[in-house]
Amino acid sequence: MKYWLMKSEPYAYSITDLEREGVTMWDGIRNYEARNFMRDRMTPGDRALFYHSNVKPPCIVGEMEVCSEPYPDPYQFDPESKYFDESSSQSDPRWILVDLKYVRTFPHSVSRDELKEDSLLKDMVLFTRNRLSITPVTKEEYERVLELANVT
DNA sequence: GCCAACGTTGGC
DNA sequence: GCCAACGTTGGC
Repeated sequence: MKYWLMKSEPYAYSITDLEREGVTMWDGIRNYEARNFMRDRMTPGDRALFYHSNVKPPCIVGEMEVCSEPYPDPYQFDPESKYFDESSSQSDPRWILVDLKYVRTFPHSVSRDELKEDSLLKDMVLFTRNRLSITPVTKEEYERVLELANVT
């Protein structure tokens, strides 16, 4: 099992939305490195931290689980969508995503500052890779986040 | 709201 | 293939 951190702006899609819906397509990723993680590295059963970005304070709010094989993001083919990509084709789709399933909302959200101040978490890829919206997390980091989140 | 970081685009 | 211009992300 592998571990990930995935960012979303909560006014676009939040952990509350995911709790209500149960499962979501992680659509709209238009960065090749983030796409490659979903396409080449994620497998069903992987765990992911849900990170609320662009809010005060930015923080990890919960946990989800990869629950599909990779497949094409349908919005790349939809001319009405902001994620439409005219240079992508059905036969050779450019943008690939996975489904994520709700696991839980943390009793305590772990803020970016708390992560930064923790000796085990201060070197997370989150901090070394500016703006990358999907980043790998080590097992040790993941378990430490659960501790800070008061998950028993 | 500002702006630094940084990925992408396109002219040459 | 270089790199300036441009657009986006996302912390502050």
